[in-house]
Amino acid sequence: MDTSGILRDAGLRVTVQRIAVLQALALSPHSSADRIHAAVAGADIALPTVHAILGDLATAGVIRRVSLPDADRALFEVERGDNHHHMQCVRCGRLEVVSCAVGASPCLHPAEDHGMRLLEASVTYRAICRDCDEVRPAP
Amino acid sequence: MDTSGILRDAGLRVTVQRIAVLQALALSPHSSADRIHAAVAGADIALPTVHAILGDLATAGVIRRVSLPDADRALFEVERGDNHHHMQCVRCGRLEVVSCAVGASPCLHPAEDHGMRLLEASVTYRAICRDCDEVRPAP
DNA sequence: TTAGTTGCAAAGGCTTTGCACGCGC
DNA sequence: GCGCGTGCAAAGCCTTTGCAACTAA
Repeated sequence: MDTSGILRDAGLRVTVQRIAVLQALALSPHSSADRIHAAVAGADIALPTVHAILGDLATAGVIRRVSLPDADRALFEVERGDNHHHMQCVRCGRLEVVSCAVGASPCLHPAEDHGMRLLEASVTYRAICRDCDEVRPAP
Repeated sequence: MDTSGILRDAGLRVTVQRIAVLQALALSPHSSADRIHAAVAGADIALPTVHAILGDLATAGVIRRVSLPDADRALFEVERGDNHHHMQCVRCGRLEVVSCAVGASPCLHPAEDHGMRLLEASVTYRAICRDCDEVRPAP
């Protein structure tokens, strides 16, 4: 599916700005708003507009807002519907994509539901990458 | 263990401000910095100091910074070492604690490790609470 | 045509910084 | 007494808001 089609199917108007943002995000996932803004600088889009677009796309379910510990700003990625998760180095912040956990995953089926209807479970792995571990091994 | 002992064991100096913050956090978990600031208002602590204290406590591992989707500010909770998770209503933001079915951390094992050493897996359940679902059922 | 989008500037809100004072050890 | 911790004010930074101009449908 091309970028325009994605927007149209989501009920959003097709604009050059939205296309640019979506393509920039597809090119480099887990980007922040200002990084996307820099990536589409050629398209002459204002930073507040990037935020507006990201909000619209997230609401429409086209992209997904990723919230990570130790992240001061929101990151975004194109929604791929594969229910993947994230592994991040607590030292350097390096971020990797992890497929859904294999085997028995009791944690993904909570013992209590607190009267709430479960929609989705997202997992964040905190880890230390090899480079950072060589510099100073973690406990 | 009393509050002073926790601080001492963490290698932190015992001050009335840190005790106040820690007790406020124990009393009402998942508080934001300004909420804690309000709770300890009687102790005459400045908001920047609350941030400094929370940062120190988090670095020392006494408390834990909880990052949630749709949360514009950081929440904190006392580290209990029970590797619990969180379930949040995507509508009203109501937050519940979910026990981890597995005792050991990490409770989940990713399919790939990307050359990183795993420290911890945290799960966030996105859900809809009964009240919000009655107002407008989610898909 | 017209309703949704964008641009721009400004404001908003949480968090961090810098330095002087104060207090735990 | 020494050095860490705190208070205060100011700055920083990301994000949101408001309104006029524009453009996709």
